[in-house]
Amino acid sequence: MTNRRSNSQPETDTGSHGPERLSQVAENYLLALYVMGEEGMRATSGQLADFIRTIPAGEGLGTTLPSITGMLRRMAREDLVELTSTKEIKLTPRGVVLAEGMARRHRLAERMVVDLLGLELHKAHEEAHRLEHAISPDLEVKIRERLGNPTTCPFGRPIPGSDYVPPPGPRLTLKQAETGVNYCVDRVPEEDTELLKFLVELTILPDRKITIADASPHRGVITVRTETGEDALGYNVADRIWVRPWK
Amino acid sequence: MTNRRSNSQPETDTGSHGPERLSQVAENYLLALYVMGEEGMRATSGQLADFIRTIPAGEGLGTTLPSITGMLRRMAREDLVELTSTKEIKLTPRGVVLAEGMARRHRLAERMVVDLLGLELHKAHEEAHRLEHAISPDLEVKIRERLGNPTTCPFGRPIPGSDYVPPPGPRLTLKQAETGVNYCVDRVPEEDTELLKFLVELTILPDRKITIADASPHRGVITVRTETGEDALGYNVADRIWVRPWK
DNA sequence: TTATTAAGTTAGTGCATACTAATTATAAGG
DNA sequence: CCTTATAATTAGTATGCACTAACTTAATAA
Repeated sequence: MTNRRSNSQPETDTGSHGPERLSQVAENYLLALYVMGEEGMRATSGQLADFIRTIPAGEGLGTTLPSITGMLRRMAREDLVELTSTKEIKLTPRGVVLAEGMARRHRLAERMVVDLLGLELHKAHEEAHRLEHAISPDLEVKIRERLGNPTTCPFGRPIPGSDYVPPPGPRLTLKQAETGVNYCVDRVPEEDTELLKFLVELTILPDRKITIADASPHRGVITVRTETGEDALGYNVADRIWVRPWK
Repeated sequence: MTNRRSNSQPETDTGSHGPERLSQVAENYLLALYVMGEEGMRATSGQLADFIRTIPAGEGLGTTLPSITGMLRRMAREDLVELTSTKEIKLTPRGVVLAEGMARRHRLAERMVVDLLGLELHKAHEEAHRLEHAISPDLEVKIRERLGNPTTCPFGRPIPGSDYVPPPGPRLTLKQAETGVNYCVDRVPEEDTELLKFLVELTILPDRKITIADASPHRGVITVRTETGEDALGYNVADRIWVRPWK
């Protein structure tokens, strides 16, 4: 009776795969797989383990390979995922639908806690990871309305089902961006709390202007300028910040 | 992997009973026991079973006596409850603290979904029963601030830790109220969805004015008048609506 | 006071989810 | 092609929480 928040649910239903509610653990897996898909990552058990480890609300549990294997087996049984012959994990059509729902609620929750409740941005992701499991369809509608049908989460990711249209022009990471050109921040990573405090400080946030003042590949450092100031970023961090042409 | 949302959490901690997070099931029990205490009900396993059956978010699970017994045993082990010799279930000091937290989050959540998100009142209780488990201390503070430090939930119950002061004067149920006298609604039941739709219709809601137009004990019917109109209530219902003197 | 009934507990089971340890399969390098 | 390192699965175990069936205890009625 401690930190752990897992879930047991003796199978009682008929076997029809209706739009029933899943366990929180399964919901977490779905969202993880969905986001990994968005990022173009190959989803293997190991990758999934790494990814789930970044979910703070999960309290770091369920991250050993055997746990993953077992969970995926159950999810495959429930027609949520498919284990391809090449060890790759794919969402089934049913899995995609449910995963989209999770991403939708997660990102709406992020918007809600930030825009409506004034929570600090760096806490939004973790908070939303708890809330996403607790939002009913009815409430989801209310939240969406209250927020004015947002199309992205505060970190720049699209909200599935919204009328989000990908901005025109190429999308690249800060690492690939050219020096001296004005860019518009498209997305920032959402799970790294400390990094986020820094990004907020420098207003490296979706829809803000950013320019590379100087890039030193040999040193692995990029200096960026924003409305708020100028500071240095490592290449690994720069590679996780997406930008698009300004205007 | 259906409706069931129970919880398994292999005990891993040191045994110190810190302010850690409990399982959702334990949290539900704590809240149930707390509310039963508020209502002055004797909390036995059976009573608790009945009460838990009224929690919609629980999806009707965990309501058999053996489930209750088992859960209480685990909670006793965690120093949350104490099983007195007279079959009565009492919260331990630690249990009271955690239960107050649950009630606080539950009622803040009710206020939030109604006042901030515009959810229909009759859906608030169920919605809050999911959200209460997903609200962190940080978020709780934000919600409270955003709501302007409310002292009661939308059904009239006090929010623990707020600066609620019981209104002066006697508190009685509508059943005990006198005909022709103006009363102020103090509390209404929160879990009966259909009843709530009716109460909203007639504005039998906390802080609204209500008068007994006619009472017919023999027929078991009370006719009440509000700002919105006049209608009849059964004695069983009238007994669950608390009022206090008007002004 | 004893027989009956209601209330609560124990026994026994099942499933979800977690872990560690041991095994297998896969990929990389010689 | 075969060895080795890494990745993934299987085996085996533990805990939470749910249930039914059987038993015990307490309250009530005869």
